[in-house]
Amino acid sequence: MGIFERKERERERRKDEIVDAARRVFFDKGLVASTMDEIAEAAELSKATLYLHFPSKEDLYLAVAMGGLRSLHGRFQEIIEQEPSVVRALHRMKDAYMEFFRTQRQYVQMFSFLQMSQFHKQVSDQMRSACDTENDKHWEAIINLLRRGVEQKIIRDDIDPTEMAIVLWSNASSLMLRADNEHDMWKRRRNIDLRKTMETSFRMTIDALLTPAARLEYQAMLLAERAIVHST
Amino acid sequence: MGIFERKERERERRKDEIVDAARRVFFDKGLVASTMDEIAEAAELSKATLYLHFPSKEDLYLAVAMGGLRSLHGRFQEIIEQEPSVVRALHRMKDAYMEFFRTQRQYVQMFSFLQMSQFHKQVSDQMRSACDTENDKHWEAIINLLRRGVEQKIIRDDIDPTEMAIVLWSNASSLMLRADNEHDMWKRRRNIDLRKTMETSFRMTIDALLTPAARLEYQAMLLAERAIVHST
Amino acid sequence: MGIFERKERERERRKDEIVDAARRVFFDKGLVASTMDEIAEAAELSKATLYLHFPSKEDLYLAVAMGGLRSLHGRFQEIIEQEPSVVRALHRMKDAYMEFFRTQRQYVQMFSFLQMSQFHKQVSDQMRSACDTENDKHWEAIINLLRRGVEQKIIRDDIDPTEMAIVLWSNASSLMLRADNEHDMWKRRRNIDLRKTMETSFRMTIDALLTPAARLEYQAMLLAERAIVHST
Amino acid sequence: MGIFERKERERERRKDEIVDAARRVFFDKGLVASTMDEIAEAAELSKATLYLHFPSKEDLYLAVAMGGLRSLHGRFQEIIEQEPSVVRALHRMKDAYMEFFRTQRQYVQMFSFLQMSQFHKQVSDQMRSACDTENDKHWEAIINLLRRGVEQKIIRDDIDPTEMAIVLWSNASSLMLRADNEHDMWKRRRNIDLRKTMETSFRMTIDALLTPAARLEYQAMLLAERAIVHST
DNA sequence: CATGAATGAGGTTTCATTCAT
DNA sequence: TATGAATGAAACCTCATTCAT
Repeated sequence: MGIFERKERERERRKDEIVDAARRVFFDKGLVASTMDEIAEAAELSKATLYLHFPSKEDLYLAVAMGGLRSLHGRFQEIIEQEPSVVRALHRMKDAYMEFFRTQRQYVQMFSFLQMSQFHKQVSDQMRSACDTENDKHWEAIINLLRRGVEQKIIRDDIDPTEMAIVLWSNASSLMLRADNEHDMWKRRRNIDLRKTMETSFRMTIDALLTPAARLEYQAMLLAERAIVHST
Repeated sequence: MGIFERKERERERRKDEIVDAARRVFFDKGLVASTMDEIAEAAELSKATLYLHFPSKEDLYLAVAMGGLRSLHGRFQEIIEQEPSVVRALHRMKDAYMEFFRTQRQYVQMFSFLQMSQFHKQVSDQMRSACDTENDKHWEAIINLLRRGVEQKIIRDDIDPTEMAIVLWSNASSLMLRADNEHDMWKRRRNIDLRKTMETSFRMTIDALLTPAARLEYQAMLLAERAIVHST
Repeated sequence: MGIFERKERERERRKDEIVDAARRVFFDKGLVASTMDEIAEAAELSKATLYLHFPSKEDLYLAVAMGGLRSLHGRFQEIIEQEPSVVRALHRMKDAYMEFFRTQRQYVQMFSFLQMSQFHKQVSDQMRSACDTENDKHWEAIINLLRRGVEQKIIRDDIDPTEMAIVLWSNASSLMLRADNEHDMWKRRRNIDLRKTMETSFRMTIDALLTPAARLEYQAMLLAERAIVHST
Repeated sequence: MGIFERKERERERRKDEIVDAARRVFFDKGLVASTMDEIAEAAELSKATLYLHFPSKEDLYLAVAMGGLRSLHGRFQEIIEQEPSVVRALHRMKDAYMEFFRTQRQYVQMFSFLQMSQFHKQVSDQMRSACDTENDKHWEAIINLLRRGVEQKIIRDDIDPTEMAIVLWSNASSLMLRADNEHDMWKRRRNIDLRKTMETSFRMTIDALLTPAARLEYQAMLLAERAIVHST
């Protein structure tokens, strides 16, 4: 009775090993410059075996990216479930996102690939729908959080929460991507630290979503936080 | 003395023809799926001839993209120069951007490619610096506009205008890109019209940059505009 | 003592099942286009299991072919043993061969593969020697028949019976193969029925082997046969 | 005006170079064991270039084989055109064929591949029809020779010349192929020299095609020839 | 300058065969 | 013995880029 399950588990483990190896290579060289031969070598498997588990390089890339997505979304999920205050939840999500950027920055490039319809065309239906499902879950969670905020009079009620979620997430991601690509350039040319700009952007967006009352609470929270940091 | 100039002019015309052909192909299929063979055929030239004028496919792609950039930036420049009111200028820039999206939407994909460092590595130094110059001009113009706003107490003075410019432009572009890629999906699944969300996002960002006083002026302006539209 | 025999019998049965499945696939698609996957599926076994019984695809192909060889040779053996007249025996062997062509035509292609030294190199020693033994038996039978004919002054004595056997068999087989491959082409282009040409060729070769006296007898026999056919 | 012609000639020369290299490799290892990489190396070209000129390994194989065919057919054509005596022409064709076997024996294997319908399916339509045309010319020449013989009462008139041609050629080829594959085996096991058997077979077939009168002439010719050989 | 041909690289695919369980 | 997975090899295919004329 367990034999099928064991086989299944082993198959999954093998897929995970491949994804791990692929991540190392993709992180290092990006989608285009990475070759299936390199990935096979990194995974200590033959190229044919890669194709046994993933129908194309693009599918494998998406599988790696989804690993990152799941990890990030999981973190968000935790925060949303644990944090009763909507304002604090948004704030902690920002921190989580920035932490993610600090530690696993390379995923950010990948995420921006996922959005391109050009890329999506080259991916198997199965993978695409797995990706869609994952994204749906993510959007649902954020939208629900914002709805909760609206109910609690913390989030303004004149904008559709779904639209808010899109704006919130898009603004955050776009700064993230820019920070990944242009950090050095801005530092060099105009002495701008894009990490700090990311913070600024986050706060501006959150600020824009809050009701005037909640905005005050948020400012207070930020001041308190800064005080703690300073006293350390 | 005229011979060199004529040669030069002819050379430029030839380059333009190639860029035109490349635009048609890239618009249709994107960077990866387009081949130099197709572009050569569209330009009614041999593939090798393309390489006489552009050192790589990526350079050619960038040349096409810069055509779009210049056209968009030119429009912005006009508005900034002509419009004395900073608020109105921002508003009209939003309209210009949305108009650009309506009429030359395919450039949006291209612009997002330009940002990727992966892409930049494959481009000639010459092209890259031409692109940087163009971008610099653009950033300078926006930053100056915001500085003017700060001086006129229209734009808040607690955020560095450069950072503001980055946030403004990033937020706008990210919604633009999402609208290009996911418009149908959001319409289908959650009945969201991303064009409208683009407007929302723009307004939220501008709102967040304004001083409280200017914000009221902006709201009034929007109401007035809506009134005009309704009375038509 | 019976356990080993039973195991042995079961093993043989399994091999036969595989050969049966392989025959269906090889008949349908030929050696090159048939895959071990297809054969495994036809046999309702895993591909690896095929290799437990046959060391290579070529060996399996040869095993199938030898089934056909044995069946054809068996028929020849019967005729040689039963038919006292050498002329009649040759004639009936021709009929048997043509009957074989009518009913199991696909073997003809296979037989022609066996001859190629290219093919033989890829076959296990064991299989090759089994094949050689089978062939030897076949040649021996035909040579003996011809020797009997020489003794009876029916077959000319100025040519070595072994050489005669080779010529006889080669001529027959070559027409057979051509009929298999080019039947439609000859019918279409020059309105030639290769089946009839096969008969012609057979008769010419037999004619050439007979002594003048036997040749007359052979003609008479053919006329008689035709008369029987006509009166039916 | 000559530019197109020159390009065309160069293209043909390049194709010929590839065919030459392919011949060396195919002669050495046969169709299956030869790889496109080996051929590319032998031709001192890249594999991609091979595919620029020939759509598949099989097409290239056929191109090589057709080189042999053309050379052999050309020799036959010469003989048919130069030799007024049909009997002598057949005899000299036999000699030419045996000479071809002695000097370019490896083609014989290739020719036998061409006949297989299995093989033909893998070849481009263009190549197949080129091959058909070549073969047609060959058959036409032989059939015409036999018709001339019938008119001159040298070839029996009770068999359709087309059928005769098929039988003649099939018999010759089948012995040729056997001599190529099994020469050593027959020598070893039964002390048969298949070269001699080839001669025997040829003579038997020609004998069978001649009218009784011509057969006497043929025997005389053979005796005379042998006398000349002996006196040397 | 323009071009046809060549090429190196690598993705994709297919398979016979082998391995680990 | 039986099998699912792995694998090495090679055909196939596409392309950006370069070369020779």
